Amino acid sequence: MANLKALADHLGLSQATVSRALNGYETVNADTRKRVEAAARQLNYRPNTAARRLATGRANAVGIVMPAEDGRLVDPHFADFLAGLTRTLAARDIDIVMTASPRETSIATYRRFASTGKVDGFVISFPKRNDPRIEDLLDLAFPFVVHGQCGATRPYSYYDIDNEGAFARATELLCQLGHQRIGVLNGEPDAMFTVQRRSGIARARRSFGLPEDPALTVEGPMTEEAGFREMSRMLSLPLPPTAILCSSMILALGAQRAIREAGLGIGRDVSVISHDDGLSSLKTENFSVPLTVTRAPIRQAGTRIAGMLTDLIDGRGVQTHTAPVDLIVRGSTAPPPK
Amino acid sequence: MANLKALADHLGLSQATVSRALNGYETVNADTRKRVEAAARQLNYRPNTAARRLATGRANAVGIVMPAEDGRLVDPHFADFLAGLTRTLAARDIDIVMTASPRETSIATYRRFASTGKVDGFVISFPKRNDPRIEDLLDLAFPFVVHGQCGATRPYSYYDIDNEGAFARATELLCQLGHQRIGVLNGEPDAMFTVQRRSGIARARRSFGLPEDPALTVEGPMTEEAGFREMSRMLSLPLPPTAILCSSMILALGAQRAIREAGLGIGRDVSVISHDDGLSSLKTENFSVPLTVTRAPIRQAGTRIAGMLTDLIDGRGVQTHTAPVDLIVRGSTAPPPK
DNA sequence: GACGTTGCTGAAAGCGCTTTCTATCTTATC
DNA sequence: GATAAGATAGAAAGCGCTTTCAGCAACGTC
Repeated sequence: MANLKALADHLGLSQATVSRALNGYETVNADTRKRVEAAARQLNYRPNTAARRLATGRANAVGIVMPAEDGRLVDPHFADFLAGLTRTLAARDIDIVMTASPRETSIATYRRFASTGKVDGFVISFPKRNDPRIEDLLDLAFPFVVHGQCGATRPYSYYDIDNEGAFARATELLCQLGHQRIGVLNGEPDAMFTVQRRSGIARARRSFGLPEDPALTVEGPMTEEAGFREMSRMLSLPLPPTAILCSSMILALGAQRAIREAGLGIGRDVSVISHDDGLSSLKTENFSVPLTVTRAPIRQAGTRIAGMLTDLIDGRGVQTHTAPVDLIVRGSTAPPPK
Repeated sequence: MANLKALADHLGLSQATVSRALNGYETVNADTRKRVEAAARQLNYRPNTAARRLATGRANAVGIVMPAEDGRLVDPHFADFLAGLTRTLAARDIDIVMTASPRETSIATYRRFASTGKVDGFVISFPKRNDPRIEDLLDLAFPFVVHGQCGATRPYSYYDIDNEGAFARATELLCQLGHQRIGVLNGEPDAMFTVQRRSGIARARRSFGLPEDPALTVEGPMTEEAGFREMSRMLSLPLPPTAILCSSMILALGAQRAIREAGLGIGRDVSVISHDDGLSSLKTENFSVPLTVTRAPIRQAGTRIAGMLTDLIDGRGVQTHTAPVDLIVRGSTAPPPK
């Protein structure tokens, strides 16, 4: 394994010149650079990462801390997000280093990663409302970008989608079609996107003079099982919903099963609108009845956040971005049955 | 940000002693150690990772290189696998560093990661038959564990599940129930698990004297869409299958839709067996008709591979493990209709 | 011919740890 | 009381790179 010294000796040059040649400094003679590059290739030289980090103080890596709660569900969307993130960062030669930590101790984990120089910044996933991680990282003045929002008192970088607007429009659509009893299958109550969607729905309801209906609103885990259970329950109510809003395709899958098993038809008896993160393996347009959705590809979030974070690390200031969400109307929405 | 020197000065000790105290060497006085530990906590000292790596030559990190093909689908199972892996490694204070690379250049990426000292070992995912990565890493004599197998000429560490046996047993079950025309929805033809399952099915077929049926066997992408398309095609054949074997739950989801849209009933008209990786968000027991499955939780693979890899890095030799696969019989399998 | 310039390269000082080797002080041993 | 052994701590040499500062030609300029 050739190191810089070996390469320099081989070339009869100093380590300084070789280092400069390889790192694209202007002050090195063109011929010398050529020679150095050729020799580096020939000796298969690769600069040691730890040494370089130690000398430059930069890790060229960003961190992700996954919640390690054992009972917790692993979001299948995460793979798609990660794909977008990793590809974009890889193109800039930045690694992503991942670890897991229980939520209670995650702040300590972030601090350790920051203060040991393992990473130059973080991507914060699954933010909760008033997430303590954000305030802490702001105190540390360490770069990070949040995937979602969390309502901090100071400015911070985030990429979010217009959850509020999307679910307001979805609700409006249902209202315009004449629905009065609209069920909601939302995410965990303290997840920020749940809060945003809740408020979008409420806004639309108000503008149509539709009261809240607690019995038809559920906030909890986003599994197929939960979707099925809660939808079944709602359908057995004396006044069942004629439409349902789902916060994820997985919930919609469960709702679909409940509707079907109740002997009802999607779009005919019950309208369904789901949020769609644009997963590649399972598409909402391919449901038995193609789903009307609010759509925002989650992979784009990964791509964009990668850019925002490298900008931030390079000192280019806080950015925020709220991506628009498309409302795509398909066969699962129709006026309520008479 | 306190460093070792500052801490040593503060204590009036040498860096050497402080370092030893903090790293659990026996040759340091018990009182001294206490003092050092207290001061370290007080000054919030954390050893710099890069410096430590440079000094010890160990990265305390393992690498994962994701295939970066843009058209490629991101496997939702990957999130579950990663969860198991990351948690186990985090408990041992080992980071996982991830990057993405196109398949053609992935070998170069592995080499770069290995020779720059970024990681101490690799987890190889999605192995193909005779995967060139394995031979290359063996040549480099760099530690790695494969998730799956790939048929190299030299011994290497892997964790696999008994794909061959599982699909043999699944096929046998169908044969015993009296099925003669068994369709197969398998994965990409060059993925190793596809090969293994193919051969398990063939073995069971032979033992029941059942000929191969190319028109009823499909190998390709594991998406809901593909499952639907191919199952629909098979059902429109003059002699449609009375049973279908699916290599993933996502394919089964598509097959289910096709069967339903053909006006047929799962378990009644068409038996379905799927492989089940035990994803937490969508469970095969919760299909409208609970699915008979070959089951092997993919998260366990992550957990176990983490252990195998750290063992390997610590010089504890090559291990191989083939996990058994349960065959869980539920309502989706029955004798063929008369 | 003295004097800035410009272009290129080398010496050497870190970056923050670990670890070997050495030094000192105690204590046990005869 | 001399000596060996044991316990503890420090000095210093690296680990492999980057980067500052200095140096040396060669060159044009007055």
